[in-house]
Amino acid sequence: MYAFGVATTLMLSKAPKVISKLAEQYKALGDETRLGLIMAVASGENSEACVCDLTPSTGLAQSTVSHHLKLLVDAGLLERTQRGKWAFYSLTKDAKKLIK
Amino acid sequence: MYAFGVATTLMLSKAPKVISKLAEQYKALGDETRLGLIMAVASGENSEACVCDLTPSTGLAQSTVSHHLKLLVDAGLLERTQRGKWAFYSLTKDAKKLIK
DNA sequence: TAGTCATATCGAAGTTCATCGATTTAAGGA
DNA sequence: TCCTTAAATCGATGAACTTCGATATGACTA
Repeated sequence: MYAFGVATTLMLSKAPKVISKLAEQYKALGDETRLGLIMAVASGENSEACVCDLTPSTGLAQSTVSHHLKLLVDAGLLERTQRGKWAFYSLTKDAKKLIK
Repeated sequence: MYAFGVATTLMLSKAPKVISKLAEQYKALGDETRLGLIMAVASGENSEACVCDLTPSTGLAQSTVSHHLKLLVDAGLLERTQRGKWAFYSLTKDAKKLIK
């Protein structure tokens, strides 16, 4: 049952570029702060959240949270939208696939 | 469709210990060398492989490969079995779940 | 029991990463 | 236009990570 899924994913993943991108995405998720951010975004209204909401729960500086969010966007796991003064972040398809 | 899966996973993942373990596993996968090793193991006979088979394809020193394999074992993604002189590594349930 | 082969461990070197405070940019409101 | 608020960028610092060569361990073999 797993065998098929694993084998398929792995075969599709052989291409160096794909491996490289996948590793980047796993690396982005491989940090408690960023995993927490992703989860917070996923559990927010409409599966999105703004930095002002996300920062307090982390206990980290605003600049640090902003840095992590950029990393997640660069990895293709979050999308950024500006609405008024606020920046809203939401999950991409890749993020939904990976977190499953 | 995704919503349910994501929400469920996220809710179950709230516990700090679970987040911490998950992040460790993603971090372990978030390195091209280790992701390559996991894939090599998964695509080997019986979904297992020994260090002697894994080392050449990486182009890295044997000690480095051994180090990465230990990291993957510590993260709960690989299992190690000694058979004669050789150490065989195979995927754990967690690894199959994550790589899907 | 020596010797050899496979793997693990150790210590060091260079690189990347997480974090911060200070500053800058951008959007709205008075 | 000036001020405020939200978020991003910058530069620095200390910690963590990857990698290596050298050495140690552990299992079979002559």
